[in-house]
Amino acid sequence: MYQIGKLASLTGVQPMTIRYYEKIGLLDKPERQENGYRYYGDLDLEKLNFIRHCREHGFALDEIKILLELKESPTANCDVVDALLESHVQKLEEQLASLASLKKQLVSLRQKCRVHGSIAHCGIMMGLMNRSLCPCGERHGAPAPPPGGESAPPKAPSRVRDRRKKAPQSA
Amino acid sequence: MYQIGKLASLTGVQPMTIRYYEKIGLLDKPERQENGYRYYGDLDLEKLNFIRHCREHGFALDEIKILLELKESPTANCDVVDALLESHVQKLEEQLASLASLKKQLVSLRQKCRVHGSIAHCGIMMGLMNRSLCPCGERHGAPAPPPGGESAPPKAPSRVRDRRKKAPQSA
DNA sequence: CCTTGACCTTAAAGCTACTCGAAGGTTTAT
DNA sequence: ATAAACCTTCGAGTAGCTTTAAGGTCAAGG
Repeated sequence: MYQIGKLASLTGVQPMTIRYYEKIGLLDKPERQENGYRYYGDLDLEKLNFIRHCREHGFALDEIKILLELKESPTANCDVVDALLESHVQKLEEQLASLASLKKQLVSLRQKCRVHGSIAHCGIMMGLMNRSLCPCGERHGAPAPPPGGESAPPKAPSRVRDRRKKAPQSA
Repeated sequence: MYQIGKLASLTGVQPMTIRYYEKIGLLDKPERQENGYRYYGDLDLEKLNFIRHCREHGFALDEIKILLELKESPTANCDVVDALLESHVQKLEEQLASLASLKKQLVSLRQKCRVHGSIAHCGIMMGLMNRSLCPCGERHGAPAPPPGGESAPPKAPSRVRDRRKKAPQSA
């Protein structure tokens, strides 16, 4: 039987995140000690580990919810699981392709600034200003498209910053 | 001189997004017509295009803010720009590696379920339960992942609503 | 006994980069 | 006259946490 900090150190999931999972209904509400502290058992440990592994494999929380429900009904057919995985692999492939192309562009853009001088003459800035390297075809600044069909250019692969830094649990 | 909708169609950036950029101070507040409508000029067009190209190259909004400031002082040295790009390429490489490894794991996980039967015997579920395929080394129960560079699992794109756009990936 | 520090509690706000909705004003076309 | 297509504002929602604020509990040390 563990307190939240212990569970955290056993799974590598921060206490805050554990509470968050409880809040959104991914983890059951645990028993409480007299002082109000959460009190976990081995089943919780197992479940949290499952969740963690799923996250590590890139599943979204609502997908994990489904997986957890499936896990509770072991007689069900596992086609669903397989389908979930397949669609995941596909998404990953798309992401990989998109990132690879982005990287290619950036590297090529970087080549443009081999002489380090003023911004005014920096090839990189030039590249960012006009659409020479733009991945979206090349009809920028074209007159608005005919009324009916709206042309939506592909959006940028947005990058999210990764501002997590420490894992402060005690041993 | 354009209204917001015109600017939007010229740049491929939605009016809502333009207003958002204004709100966070990325774009200057434009003049207003008598009726209160925003009124843009060619400088705004150029700036918004710059922003758009930057986003397409994966820069975050606060980085773009920096780039825009640099753009205003053309005599500055462009080393900063180059450094920004370099760190970007590096991040991309990390993301690529992490995604590739993730994909490998998923594919391997999928192999485990060649016989489609009950969840109870599904190799995928097994794989998710114990850490056989876990990408994080195998010291679970050890004090959480290292602070520095770790691979945050990519979030699955929300499939709630789908408005043609590349799914933002995170790392 | 008192304090320090490590633990635990809660609710609420913040992060990114938008996106949507409500509730309304204006302009143009029929 | 009325509808369609623009425009306005503000606030809230998205994912998956993280941070903050404000405090309660508990064991050890002085």
